[in-house]
Amino acid sequence: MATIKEVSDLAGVSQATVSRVMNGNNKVSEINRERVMAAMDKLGYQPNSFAQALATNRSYSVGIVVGTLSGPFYGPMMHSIESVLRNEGQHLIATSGHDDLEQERDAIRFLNSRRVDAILLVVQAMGDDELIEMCQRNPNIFVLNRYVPELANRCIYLNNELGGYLATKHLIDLGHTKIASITGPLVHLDARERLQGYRNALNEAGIEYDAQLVVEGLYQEDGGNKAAAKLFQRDVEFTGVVCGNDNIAIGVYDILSLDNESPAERISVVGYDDMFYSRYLRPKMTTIRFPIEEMGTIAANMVLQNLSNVDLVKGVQLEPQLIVRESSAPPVG
Amino acid sequence: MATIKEVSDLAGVSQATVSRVMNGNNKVSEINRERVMAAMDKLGYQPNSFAQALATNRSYSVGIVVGTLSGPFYGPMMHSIESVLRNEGQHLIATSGHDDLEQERDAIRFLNSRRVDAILLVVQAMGDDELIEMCQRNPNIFVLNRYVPELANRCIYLNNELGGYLATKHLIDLGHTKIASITGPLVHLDARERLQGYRNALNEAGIEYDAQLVVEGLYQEDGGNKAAAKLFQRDVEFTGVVCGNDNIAIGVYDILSLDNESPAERISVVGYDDMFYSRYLRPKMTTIRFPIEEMGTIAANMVLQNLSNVDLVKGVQLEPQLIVRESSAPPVG
DNA sequence: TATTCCCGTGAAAGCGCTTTCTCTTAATAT
DNA sequence: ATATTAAGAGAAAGCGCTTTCACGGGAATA
Repeated sequence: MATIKEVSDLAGVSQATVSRVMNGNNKVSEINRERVMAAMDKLGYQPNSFAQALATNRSYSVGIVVGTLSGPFYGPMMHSIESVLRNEGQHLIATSGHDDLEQERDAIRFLNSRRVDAILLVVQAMGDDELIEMCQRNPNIFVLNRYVPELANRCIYLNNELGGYLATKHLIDLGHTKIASITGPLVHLDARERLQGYRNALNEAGIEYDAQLVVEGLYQEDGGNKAAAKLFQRDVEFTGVVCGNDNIAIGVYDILSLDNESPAERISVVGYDDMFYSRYLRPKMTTIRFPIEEMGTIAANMVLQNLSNVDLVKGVQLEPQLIVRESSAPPVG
Repeated sequence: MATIKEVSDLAGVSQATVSRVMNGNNKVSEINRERVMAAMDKLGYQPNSFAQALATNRSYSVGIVVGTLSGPFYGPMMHSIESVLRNEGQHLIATSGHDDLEQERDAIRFLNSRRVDAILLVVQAMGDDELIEMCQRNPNIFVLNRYVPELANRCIYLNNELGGYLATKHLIDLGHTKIASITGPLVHLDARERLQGYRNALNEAGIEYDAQLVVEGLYQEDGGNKAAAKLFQRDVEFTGVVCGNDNIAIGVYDILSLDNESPAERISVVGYDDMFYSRYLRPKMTTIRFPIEEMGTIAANMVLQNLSNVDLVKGVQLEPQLIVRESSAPPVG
């Protein structure tokens, strides 16, 4: 790979001049600028970004730690982040923490040694305290999809309680009174918040909360299946289920299909997140829309803003939205 | 951020010694090693990887250009690649080309300026010639999910023809004789190959190829819907459809559902790729499994092998596999 | 014509590492 | 005891850029 020296030699100017044309510095004569451009072109010159970063102490890249690089949740998020960063000449370095504390730390360490200009954290395993300490040391860390009071202005998160409320309220409005809830793991704040929303809606409607109707499940894969099975094995009646996420709702779909039943017939189900595949399901799933792309966009813009020294960034709370499709209906009888 | 100098000062040794303990060089006395470690710890030292890269001319990172960071196809692939690289102390820098030639070039340029140790290309827009030229200049480029004869030993690809054959053969074995095919865009080699597989199976069974039964669609989103609609509007009979990918198959699901029909009742449908959500569909989709994760793993290992100078890497062709689920059944009547 | 100013330019230092080369000291062989 | 070797450590150069500073020469001002 050609270096700046080769370019400057070929163009018959100093390295400083080459550097100036690269960086759009206007204190270069037209004639020299052209010579340099020609030389660059001829050599297929690509500046070495390591050298640049070392000299400027800026890497023009931001790092992100997500749970996994695959999956319907993080993908769209990274996608929207990358889009806006790219537009501003920044780049995204993606690493995954696999929801494991050690791996999350490891990823952060890596990004630090990469001297990224900012870090976006979408982590589960790491505790609040560690997060707080980190953010205090480094003003360019942002926390996505999680709310830590002490870090209020570095958090971009969803109003999960509202979502839980909307889902439950929807069923209540349809006429349901016996409504079950399959939550995500309650160690996660968002799961607790969603559950709280469920309780709020119940409360508002004067329906008593019944612990028998609540079961805790996992967000992933067949975690939904198992939890749904557990609910159905309990000897309680219900005509609607609000789920901690779409996967869990799919678990309910599955259980129902075992009896050749379909959601919305005897039992209505409401998901949460509106993953892109929810609309491929039959019946199409009623769910709570999580504006993931928007979260990504906002995060990226926040990073950008923060970098340009406008140190006025503030945390953002996003609003979920009820999407009514076909898996919910008035109760029969 | 602390520098090596601060560490060496604090430890009372030279920078060279600090560097040595960092890199596991054994020519350091135990006592000094401990001093250095302690100093590093105390300062929370993280080596600046730019400086390291500049000095060693190695970045310990590999770049990948995919179509999009989101979506069910690239996600799992990147995931598996990252996993194996991570294990070897390498890291993944992910960029997306959005299936647009300029953006693909741009991404590659970026990765080059980042001096990644290797580049993984999963590109659609770029032509073979450009690819070939690139690979000739840079021995550390690999091409995924695409076969270019001139680049045979740098390609990791699927035997698409076999997949098309298997899908079609499956329907034939079930007793179908009137089998339609909705292909992906035929500008793509893989779509052509899959179609060829379809023809081979037909041919083998002595069924005549009928152009009326073949329609070209798009891989994305509702591309499947439109193509399916077109097929159904033609005045031809068929009892089975093999699709260019799962999305297209979903399009068929949709069309059928408009008439309150379900796949496998009157018309069997076979997908291609086995995206993770295919099993969330009802009826569960019969499809061709594309070993995406495996492709990622192999690619990553190939990169690693190539970097350790074992210049014996060879291209790999992966085999697809028929997954029979519920969307295919013997023809009625 | 003499003085000031500004613009374009190059020399050189510095960014934070690695690595070669040299030197010192201790261990081993004679 | 001396001669040889090996091990551990530091000085310094170099990686490819950016940026400060100083300089020279024409344009502008007096």
